[in-house]
Amino acid sequence: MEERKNILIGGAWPYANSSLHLGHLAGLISGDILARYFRLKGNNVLYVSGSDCHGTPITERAKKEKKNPKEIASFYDKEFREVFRRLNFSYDLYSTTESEFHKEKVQILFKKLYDNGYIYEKIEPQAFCEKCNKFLSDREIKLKCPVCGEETKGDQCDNCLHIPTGEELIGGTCIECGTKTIRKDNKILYLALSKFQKEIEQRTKECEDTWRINAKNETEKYLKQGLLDRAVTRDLDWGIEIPLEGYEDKRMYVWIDAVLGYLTDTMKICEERGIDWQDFWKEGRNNLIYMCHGKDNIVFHSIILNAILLGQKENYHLVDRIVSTEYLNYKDQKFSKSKGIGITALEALELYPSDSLRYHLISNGPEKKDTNFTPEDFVNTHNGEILNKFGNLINRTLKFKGLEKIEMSTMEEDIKKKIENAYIEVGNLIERLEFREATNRLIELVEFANKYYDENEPWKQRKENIESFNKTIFNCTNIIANLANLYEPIMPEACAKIRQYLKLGQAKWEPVYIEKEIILENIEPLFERLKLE
RNA sequence: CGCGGGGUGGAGCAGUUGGCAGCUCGUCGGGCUCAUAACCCGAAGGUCGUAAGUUCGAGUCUUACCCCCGCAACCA
Repeated sequence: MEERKNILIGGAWPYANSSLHLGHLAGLISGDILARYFRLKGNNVLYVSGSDCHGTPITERAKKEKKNPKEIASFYDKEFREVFRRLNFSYDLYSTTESEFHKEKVQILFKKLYDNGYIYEKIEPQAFCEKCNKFLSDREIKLKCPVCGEETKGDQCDNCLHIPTGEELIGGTCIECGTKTIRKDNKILYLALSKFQKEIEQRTKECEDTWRINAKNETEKYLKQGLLDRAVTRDLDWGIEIPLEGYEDKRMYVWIDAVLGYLTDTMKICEERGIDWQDFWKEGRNNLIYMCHGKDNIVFHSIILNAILLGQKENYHLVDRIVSTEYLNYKDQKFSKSKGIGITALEALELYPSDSLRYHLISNGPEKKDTNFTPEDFVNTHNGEILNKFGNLINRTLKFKGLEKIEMSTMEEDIKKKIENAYIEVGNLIERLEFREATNRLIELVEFANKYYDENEPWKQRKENIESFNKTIFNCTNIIANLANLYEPIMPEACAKIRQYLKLGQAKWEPVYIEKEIILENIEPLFERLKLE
């Protein structure tokens, strides 16, 4: 048995200003697969996430709906929890960035960065609206694009994609009240990312085989340009307060706060469990850190999080594995609420079983390139692979006409070998983050079992030679028992039911064999056939 | 020359270090009756976007070109 490792798995923190859709889930499901797998292997796993509640988009939405930001955030936080509960995500802790614990710890970490000289103050002229009495962020400024002349918002020109410079922004008008902005000096804190260039370069190199290829490429792109210091204060009243004098009217940049949630969650759960959080986050603790998210989140984890950890100067362990997915599209288009493209996670859970959704999001997951979700494909996966192959193997064995118990018999040696190999091969695939291939490998074992069944023709054996019948059923039952382990990370509900039918104990990532006869009772089909609307 | 991802049998995809072109679904034919008309066997179907090059050998490497899709937003 290998040594137990301390494995921290961070699922991206969903942003609490709109509903989760299947695209989000495609990026997050990997985390749950890994968490469940590593627990089955007997490691110390912490799987953490939470709702990201701060930032401008939430305040904008609140204003539009005449609510306060906290109401918006907590509404979606509740919804997210419902989605994750129904999808059986096995978080050890799912919290929010609004928790006092989180805010307090983030302030300490932020202060440390400041004390270590990685956060510095800069006075810069910025657009200010006298009527609203506030500094405006880029997206709150309206201006005529200096390149193409179109009227546009200040973060990027809608027409020509030009990103206005700081100078160009001054003189635009306030998007809120239309007042012409004036130039006024503002005090801004910057995170000195440039000081981490070397260390991040080195880390990226070390991880070239363990970060997904898109994470490596995207990070290298930024490194090649040279890391730029980044403003970490915002002129808002919603967010985490800056733990420094003279910044009472400002709040922390949302990404600094959100990305530290992994760490504050760990501290929290370890405090509750009476264990040392540093086992998961410091060097030399036999630990691994996984981060799971979509491709647009890459640099926040590969660069900003690592930089903040380095900047603590406290022997932090950096991110080991970046499990960054491409995008899941809906019938070739991006999921979009306003255009009515795609379905939300909750809608999907109304239509489809949780296990099947998990399975399909994995087997059709955007691991290396964008993939599509279509109801047709989904139903095809559910009825074909999951029901016809896997479900039917269980039914034809455990619901064999007139069969009341599984008798003890002997295992075929080559079937034992196949089972043992499956643990090794599927395990390797999961550890290499090749989840799609892992599902293929598993279906092969199911197909093998169906073939074995057909070749032995137990319906004939039962009449002609009861011992060979018992052997066939015994072997198939053992394959099923092992499938209940092997599929556990992907389809936990179905696997729990199988283990209950076969009176097996806890799932483990190692071969299990039936040790005494099993009385078959209350066997129900695991999956129901779906019809396309 | 903005950046990135792609073009492989009807559909969706896999092809890791160059070595007989694979998988799932669909189609056609057959078998079976334990099983949710599920399962199993067999067949048809591809000049791997185009052209040139390297090589004993290229889907895979090089070069040029053609085509498709993302890269502002409420959306990972």
